[in-house]
Amino acid sequence: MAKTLVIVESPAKAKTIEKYLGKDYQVESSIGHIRDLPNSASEVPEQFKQKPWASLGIDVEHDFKPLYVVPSEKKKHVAKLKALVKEAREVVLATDDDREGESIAWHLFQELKPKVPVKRMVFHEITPEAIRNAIQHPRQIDENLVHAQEARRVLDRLYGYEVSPVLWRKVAPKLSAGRVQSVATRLLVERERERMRFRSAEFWSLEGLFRTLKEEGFTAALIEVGGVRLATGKDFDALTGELKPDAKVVLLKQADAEQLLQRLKAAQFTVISTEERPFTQKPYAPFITSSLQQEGSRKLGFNAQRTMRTAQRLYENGYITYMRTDSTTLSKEAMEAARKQVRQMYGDEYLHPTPRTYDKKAKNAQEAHEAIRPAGSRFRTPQEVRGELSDDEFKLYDLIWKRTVASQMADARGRRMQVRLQGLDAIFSASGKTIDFPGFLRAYVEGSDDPEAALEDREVILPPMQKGDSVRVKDMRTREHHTQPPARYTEASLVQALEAAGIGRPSTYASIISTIQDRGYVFKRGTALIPTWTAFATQALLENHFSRLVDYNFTARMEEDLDEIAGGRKEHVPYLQDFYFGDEGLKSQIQTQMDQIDPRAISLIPVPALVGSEIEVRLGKFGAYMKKGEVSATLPNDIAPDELTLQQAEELLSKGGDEGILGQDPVTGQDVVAKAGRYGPYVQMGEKTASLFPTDSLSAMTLERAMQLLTIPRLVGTLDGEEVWAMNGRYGPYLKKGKDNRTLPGHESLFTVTVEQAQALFAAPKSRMGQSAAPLKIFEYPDRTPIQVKVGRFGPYLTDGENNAYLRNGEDAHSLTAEKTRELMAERGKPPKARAGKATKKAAPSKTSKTSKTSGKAPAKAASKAAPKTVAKPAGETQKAEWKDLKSHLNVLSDTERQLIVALREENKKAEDVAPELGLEVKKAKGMMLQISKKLQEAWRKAVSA
DNA sequence: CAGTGAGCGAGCTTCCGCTTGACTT
Repeated sequence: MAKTLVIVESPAKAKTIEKYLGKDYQVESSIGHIRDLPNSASEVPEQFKQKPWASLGIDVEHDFKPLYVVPSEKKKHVAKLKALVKEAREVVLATDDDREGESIAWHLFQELKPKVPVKRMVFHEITPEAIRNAIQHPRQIDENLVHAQEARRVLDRLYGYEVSPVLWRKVAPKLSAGRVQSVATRLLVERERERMRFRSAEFWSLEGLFRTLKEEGFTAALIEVGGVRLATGKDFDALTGELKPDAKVVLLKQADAEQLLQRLKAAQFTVISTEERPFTQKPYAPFITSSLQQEGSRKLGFNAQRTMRTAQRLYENGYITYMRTDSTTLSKEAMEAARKQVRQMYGDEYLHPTPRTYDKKAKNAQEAHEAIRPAGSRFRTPQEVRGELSDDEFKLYDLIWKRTVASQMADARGRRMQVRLQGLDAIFSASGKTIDFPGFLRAYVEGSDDPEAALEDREVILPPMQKGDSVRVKDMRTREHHTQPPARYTEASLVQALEAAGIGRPSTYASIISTIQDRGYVFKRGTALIPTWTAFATQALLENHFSRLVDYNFTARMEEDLDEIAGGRKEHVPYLQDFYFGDEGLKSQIQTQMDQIDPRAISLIPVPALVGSEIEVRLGKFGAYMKKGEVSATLPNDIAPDELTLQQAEELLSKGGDEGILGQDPVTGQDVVAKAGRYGPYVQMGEKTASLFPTDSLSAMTLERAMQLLTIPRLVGTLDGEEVWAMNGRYGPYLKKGKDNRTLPGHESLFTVTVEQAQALFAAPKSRMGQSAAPLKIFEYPDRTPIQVKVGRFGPYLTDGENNAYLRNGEDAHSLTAEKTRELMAERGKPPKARAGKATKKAAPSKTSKTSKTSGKAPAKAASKAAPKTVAKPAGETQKAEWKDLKSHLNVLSDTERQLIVALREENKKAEDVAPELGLEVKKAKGMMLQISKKLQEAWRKAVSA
C-alpha cells in the first residue's frame, strides 16, 4: 500500500518525525530551498541568455517574473523526490511555518508537480503529540505568504546585483553591496568613525579604605566636594574631550586630587546615610540563535561559526532541538522536563512556582521553531552525555542545558546597600550587594563560566553601619581615569545589533560576518571587528548616493511592507515596481548616480586626526595609501583606521614614503630611488629606470631588489651576430634581437634566460596566441571536427577552429576526457569575437538581429552573433567616438587630466597655454593627452559594449 | 608625469535565506 510522503526541510528532522508517524508515512527532506534565481550567467538556461535581464534572473519588464532554476548540486535530490512523489498516496508539505518555509513548500509543489492530493501542514515543536496534531489539521499553501517571500527575494537580488556593479566601477572590482551586509558594515564604520573623532579626557578621583569602630574594613569613593558632584566619564564630550558645558561638576586634575588627599586623609568621617533596598532578578530566556552565539562567544570563546557548527552536530545527533530559531518558547514537554529537573537537582525551593514564558524580543521574529534546548521529554544531564560528546559539543550542550533549566528556576533575591560618609566638605560613597537567595543563579550566570564563583563575585558585603557612626581613614589614594571611546563590535555584539534592528535571520548571522570579511570590509583582531579603508570608501559611496538603501530602518520598513503582502492587503508586483521603477526607484537612482559619482572623491577618506596636515588618505587599486604633496606611503594592512595618528602618518611618510631613496649603489655611490610613475611603480638610478614586477610593491622595495631590477635590460648573449637583450616592456617580459622579438614566459625569467633558451625561442616562429601556439591536447571524433585544448592569455580554452569555449576555475585542462571536451564545446562553444571593423561576412541574420529593429539600416556586423550585445544605437562605421560621446566618461581621469582635456576641448585653448596654468611642462602635457585619449576611448568602448 | 617589441578566444565579479554533504590525500 502506498504511503503518504511528508516533506520537511531538514534531514535530521525527517528522521525524528518518521519515528513519530509510523509506517503509513514516509518522511523526506527538501534540504532547504530547492530552487532559486540563477547565481550567475552559467546557471541561466540557453534560451534566456540573450535577454537583457539574464544576469538579474528577473524579467523586470514583465511583472518581475523570476527565473527559477534548480541549482546543479540539487538536481539529483530533486529527481529523487520526484520519484518518491510518483509512488506516494498523497503528499504533505511540512516545511517550516514561516515565509521561507511557505516558499519552499510552493517551490516543491511547482517543481515536483504531484498528481496525487497535496496538503500543507505546520508545527512548531517536534513532539509526538504536536506532529500527530499537525497532520490532522492540514491547510493549503498560503499564496500571499509565498508572494511576500518572492518580493523579499527579488528585492534583495535587485539591490545586490544592481548596486554591486556601481562599486566595481567606482571603488574596486568584486566588491558587493546588499540590504544586510551593507548595513552591517555601516554599523562598524560608524563606530570606527566615532572612535576616530573621540577625544579622551583625563580626570582623577580619590578612593579611601575605611574602618568602622569594630575595625571592619570597606572601601568608598569620593563623589562630592564642597556640595558639587565629582565629574565622571559621562560628563565629558566625546568629540572634544572637554567637560560638557552644562555639567555642574568638579573636575579634579592630578594636582587637585593630591592636594585634596592631603586635606582629607586625616579628616574625621561620619556616616551620614545608609540605604538598603531589596531586589530580585529573573532568569534569562531560553536560547535563540543570537543569544546562543553571544554566550558561546562570551563563555566559551567560540566564534559564531564554531558555535553553529557544534550546535548543528548536537542537533543532528538528537541532543538538542533546532538551532536556527528566533523563538524563546519552550514546548509543553520541554517545560515539564525542565521543571522536573530543577526539582530533582536543586529542590522545590528553587523552582519558579508557575511555568515561566518569555516574550519574543527579536524584531521580525517568525517563530517557526522552539527555543534551543536539550531534546526530548526528559533532559539528559551534561554528566550523562559527557562520554558521548566531543569537548566543544559537551561545553555547548552544558551551556544549553543550564540556560534551559535556569529559565524555569526561581528569581534570585538580595539586597543592595549604599552608605555615605562625610569628612570636612567631602562625601564618599560605598555600595554593597548581598544575595540572600541565589535562585536561578545557582545554575546560570550570564557571561560567566562558573556560576558558583560568579555568585561570590557578585557579593560585596558592607559591614553594618548606622547613621552617625564615626569611621576612620585607614588609607587613601588618588586614582587616575581616562574616558574610553565606544568599544568596537565583536561578532557577538554585531549579531545582537543586527538582530535588534531586525536585520538578517538566524540562519544567516554567522555568514554575514564571513561575507563582510571575505569582501575585505572587515578584519578581526582578537575578537574585535575592525572595518578596513575599503569599507570606509564603500560606505561613503553608499551613504552619499544611496542613502535610502543603507538606512538602518530600511529592512524594518521592508518587513512592514512584506507583512502587508503576506496579509493580502498589498500586492507584491506594484511594490517591486515602485522600488525599482519608481521616481526615486533603484533604476533611475543608479542611472543618475553612475554619472555623478566621482571616483576620485570617493577614494578620499576623511581622517579627523589628519585635518589640516596636508596629508590625505586614499584608497587605491592596491589598497590604501597616504599622500602628502608628491610623497606617498602605503598604509600597513593591520593598522586600524582609528589608530592612524598624525605622528604615525608623518613617520611613515618621512621614511620617504613609497617614493624614497632606498640607498646607494655600492659601486658608484649613486642614489637608488623608488618612484610611482605614469605607467606604475619603478626604480631609478641616475638615468637608468626599471619597472617593478607585478609581484613587487613600492612599500616592500629594498635596495637589493632594486639593484636586481636595474640589471634589466640584460644582455643575454649573441645570436647570429646580433645582441639578444632581455627587456621588460609594456606587454611584459620579452627578448629582443635586432628587430625580432619573442615574449618570455614570466618576469623572473628575465634574470635567468640563457642564450640556449633564447636560441630556441627565436628558432620557433613568432607565437601568436590561438594561431600557432601548440595545443596541449587534440581530441578527435568520428563524427565531428577535432577539438584542441590550448593555453592562452586567459588560461586554458578549447577551440575547433570555428568555435571557442573557455574553461572555468576548477576545470583542469589536463584531466579533460574526449567526451567531457565535446560536452563543454557543445555547451559553451562560441565563435570568437569579431574585431572592430573586421566583421565576418558569414554572419547569418540570426534571431539576435531582431534586436536591431529600431534602426532599419543596421549593418549586419552589428547584429552578428559575434557581437550579440550591440545596442540599438549603431556605434558608427569607424567605431570611433566623438568628443560628445567621450565627455561622459571624464570620471575615469585624474583631476589634472580632466582639467587639461576640458580646457583644450571645451575652451579651445592651446596646450602651450594650459600646461603652465596646471603646473606642467608643455612636453608632459602633450604626453598626457595620449593617455587621456586612451582612457576615454576605453571607457567609452566598455560602456557601448555593456 | 620613466620608456617600451605585438596583437590578442575572455567572461565574471555581486544579493539573502533555506539546508547539508563532499573530489581525494
